[in-house]
Formats: sequence, C-alpha cells, structure tokens
Amino acid sequence: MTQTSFRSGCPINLGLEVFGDKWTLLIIRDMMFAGKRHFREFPASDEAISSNILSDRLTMLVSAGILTRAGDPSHKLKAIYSLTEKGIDLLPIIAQISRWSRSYMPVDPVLAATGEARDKGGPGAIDAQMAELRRLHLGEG
Amino acid sequence: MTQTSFRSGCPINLGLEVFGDKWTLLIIRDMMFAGKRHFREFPASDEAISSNILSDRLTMLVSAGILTRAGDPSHKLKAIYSLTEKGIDLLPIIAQISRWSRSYMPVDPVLAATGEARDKGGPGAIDAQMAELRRLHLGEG
DNA sequence: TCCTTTGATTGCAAAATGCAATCACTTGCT
DNA sequence: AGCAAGTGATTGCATTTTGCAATCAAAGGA
Repeated sequence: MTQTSFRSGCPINLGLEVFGDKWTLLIIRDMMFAGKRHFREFPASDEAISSNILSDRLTMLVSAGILTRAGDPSHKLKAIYSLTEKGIDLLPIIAQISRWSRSYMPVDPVLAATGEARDKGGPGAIDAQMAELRRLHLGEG
Repeated sequence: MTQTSFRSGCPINLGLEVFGDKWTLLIIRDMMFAGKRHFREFPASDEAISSNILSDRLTMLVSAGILTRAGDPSHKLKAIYSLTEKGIDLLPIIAQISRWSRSYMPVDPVLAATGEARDKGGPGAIDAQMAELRRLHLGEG
C-alpha cells in the first residue's frame, strides 16, 4: 500500500497535489534562477523558509521524481540536489505565474526584470533556459 | 492598515501567496471549464470541497480582485460569481499545469482530453477560450 | 583539540484543514 | 397560509500543517 490516493485524476488537481502550496515552487525557483543546490542555501532567500519545511519539501520532491539527491564527493555531509527533466519542465508554469504577477501584483521591479527579459525573448527564451538547466543538472546523468 | 504584508516582492512568490494552495485554482478551473457560477455547484466536483473552505476562498478571491460577486436578480439568496480579467488571465497558468500533469502524472484520460485539444490548437486556442470567458463573465461589465 | 559547517530533527504554539451539523432566509408548491 | 426544498454560508471540533527557535550527530578545518 505505497500508493498515494489522489483526490481526482484531473490534471489541474494532480499538479496541485504535488506543488500546490506556498513553498514548493519557491524551492524550484531558487534552484532554477539562483543556482541553489545545497540545503543551507535556501533559507537565505527573502521568504526565509524554515529548515523543517525545507527538509520536508526536499524529501517530497525527491520522492516525486522532481529532484534527485546526491552526495558531494568532496564533503560527506554535503548533499547536492539536482532537477530532473520533470522538474525542469516546471519552468513554463513558473514563467506563467511570473507573467501573471507582473501584470496584477505589486512586484519588486528588480526581481521582475528577469521575467520581463524572458517574456521579451519569446518561447525561445524558455527553451534556452531549459536547455541550460539540463546541461547543469542532467550533465552526466 | 489594510495593507497585506507579503513575504517578498518576487513575482513567483506573490502569485503563490494568492493561489498557492490546493483549492483556489480548482475553483477557477470549475468556473472556466464547467461553467460553475453558484456556491452549491462547486462541492459537486470530484475533489469535494467543503463549504467552509469554499466560502473562505470565494471571499478571498473577491477581495483579491479575481472574482466578483453579484446577486441573482431572480433569487434574492442566490449569488453569481464572475471572473474578472485578472481571473481570466489565470488560464495560461492552468493550461501549463495541465500540460505538466499530462506529461508526468497519472491523469484520467477523459479529463485530459480537453487539455490535449487545447494544446493541439496552439496559443490561439487559449486566446479563444479567454475571449469566450470574457464574453460570459464580463459581458455587461 | 576545538570550532565551524553540514543536512537535518525536535518541541511546541498557532494556524489551516476536513467533516458534519446547523443557520437564516427565500422560493415554490399546494 | 403553510411547509418542504433550496440558497449561501457559519459553527464546533478533531486532525493536520505551519512557523519558529533550539538542538542534533557527523564531518571538516584549524
């Protein structure tokens, strides 16, 4: 009985059951845009995630197949988190959330700049960033 | 002091602070794809939202400017919820969540069909559905 | 040896969720 | 007029999740 029971088979619902909370996509954001790969890097963001929630979400994301966890060869206590293709493919969702917020919410202009540049670049800009993420995170499989 | 204090001015975060939970986007989904406009229609969905949470989210969505609430002229107790432009503009986010789930989650094929058709129609299909939602929800302002 | 860094875990208060029952009011039917 | 059904919620209460600070064991660096 290791089967998770979902509330429904609706695609919208299934996505929300995985990342429908206030923290999960911020972790993905930090990995994608700030290059964070180590546990202790995440609480440094403005939203200041606490370590218990961070630990919970990282474990969930690994078990969901969105991240992988590997040991750092140089430091035995250090873990390196990487995006999988499933994780990298969250970028279009994040880009749309960014676009929506830049239209309707009081965003910080400095933080909005990266999203504006991406929009200006068209669909090709997202594809390019996804290709770069594949290089960084799936480099040697 | 009616100002909500956000965790940060990051566009991703600001979106999550509004709809980053397991229910809000399902309500929007039901309005967009099932044409639901009345309180008692929502709990009929597979996920079976309970009335206290539904009430809380509808109030929040109205105060966030994503929905409007109007009385039904024929029934004094009946309320009609409508999407605003800000709400209609959530469709591209929902479409991306749908696309991601159809790639990576065990979606119900019947429920996935509408998303597949939308993808097959390209960006024009989303624009067309948004135009139709404007007609239905913003018809007479 | 001791101090720092690492990825967490623990304890506890506060908030959110989930579920069932109930509410005040209106409508439709007879 | 009377009464059942339908309306958008609210209430009470148990469970779960969140938020915050302190702490942990293992490893590395000096």
